[in-house]
Amino acid sequence: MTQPSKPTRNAASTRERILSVAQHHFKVNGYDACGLRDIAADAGVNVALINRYFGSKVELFQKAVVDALQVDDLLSGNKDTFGQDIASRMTWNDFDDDDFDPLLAFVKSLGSPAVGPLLSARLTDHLVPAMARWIGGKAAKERAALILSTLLGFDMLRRMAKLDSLQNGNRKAIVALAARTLQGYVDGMPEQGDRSRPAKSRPAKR
Amino acid sequence: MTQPSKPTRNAASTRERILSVAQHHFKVNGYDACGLRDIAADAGVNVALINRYFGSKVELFQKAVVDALQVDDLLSGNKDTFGQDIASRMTWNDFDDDDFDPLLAFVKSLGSPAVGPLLSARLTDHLVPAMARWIGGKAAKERAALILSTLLGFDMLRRMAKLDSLQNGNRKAIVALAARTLQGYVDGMPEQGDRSRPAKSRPAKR
DNA sequence: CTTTCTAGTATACAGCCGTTTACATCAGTC
DNA sequence: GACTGATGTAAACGGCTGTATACTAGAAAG
Repeated sequence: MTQPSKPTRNAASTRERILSVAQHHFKVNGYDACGLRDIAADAGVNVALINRYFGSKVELFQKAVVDALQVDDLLSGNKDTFGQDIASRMTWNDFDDDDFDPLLAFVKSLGSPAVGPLLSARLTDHLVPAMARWIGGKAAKERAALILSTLLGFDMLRRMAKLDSLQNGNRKAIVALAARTLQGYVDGMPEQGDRSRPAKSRPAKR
Repeated sequence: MTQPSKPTRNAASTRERILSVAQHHFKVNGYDACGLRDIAADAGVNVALINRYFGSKVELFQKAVVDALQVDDLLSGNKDTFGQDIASRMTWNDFDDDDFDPLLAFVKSLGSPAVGPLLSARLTDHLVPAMARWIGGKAAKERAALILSTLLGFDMLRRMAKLDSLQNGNRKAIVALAARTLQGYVDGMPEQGDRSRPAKSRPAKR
């Protein structure tokens, strides 16, 4: 939380410290419910300094959260194992540490009228296009959006709502089901013939 | 928004009016970002009356949103067509009307430390169990949670973030993909023996 | 008409919010 | 060693927040 190192009068490192503390606060409380004074106190700094370095609370949020949102690390793997890979990763349960998670800050702050539009724009302009470009194929943007909605919806229930079934529940089952969903979005459209009852005769596959 | 009818000194109807206005405000702005004075003004009523009738802002939220959250209307159809039915319904684009949508209020307010726990509890105690009971089978709670996460994640990106790809995009494709996902969760686990882990059967490996 | 209960209002309280202005203090340079 | 610009602080501003108290007005009952 509060970095121990506070070098004497180093603007750059102070800026970094503020940014890091802000990321933590935004992730925990969301934009609306966290105050600049709390951030400043945790960063061991006066409130006025935040506005001096970042201009306003919204701009601080922009630098701390919005600009940090990216999907590159999701797209570094193999397309054929995407579902399994991501499903495994999103069920890791080491998430109560202090690591900054922009995705969680995203979900926590999207409801705020002040910064919701910024987050929407980031989604529209960067995240969805980047993922769509990576998966390619027909209706790529729609499929990319569905992938992101899956990840965000899962995080929302698992980490924000702390839903038991998604935390201490049957992890193996969750991974298998989510993997099938995600891989389905990557692979593309369901074929026409198998659409109504996928599980009875055979699983809906390509 | 503001009901035109304002009968003289009718406590019950005033209470109703406050509740309805509050639902609208919570849906639009989320819990943190809407003030009691705005609600009171829209309801044509003094602020103090809200606290008189509901006790506090949190209790107002409880009555207006939390208690209204239920999944019964999702569970009235046929289990074999659940995916298609719900996927069609969640892509209706008549959502900018004034109808109260507790799901949207849920997503907008889950981030708030003040009422987030209430919403989590509602999820854990009512929504997930109700849906789990309905779908039945192995890992029912996990599958129910995944269904809800799908719906909420979709709403979050489509209606809150107003993501283009999920609004004006290829609706047919979205419905088909989402239907497959949802039906997959209802029908149950991917089977172990075959291509349930989609990527393994493909030539590409790590 | 008067009493009585309730619906509704007016107003103040204490506290927090983001932001701004004015001032202090340190690091480095001539 | 004094100057100077950058770094940080103190304090206040105006406005908003949820909430509590004291009051008014209407309607029904005696």
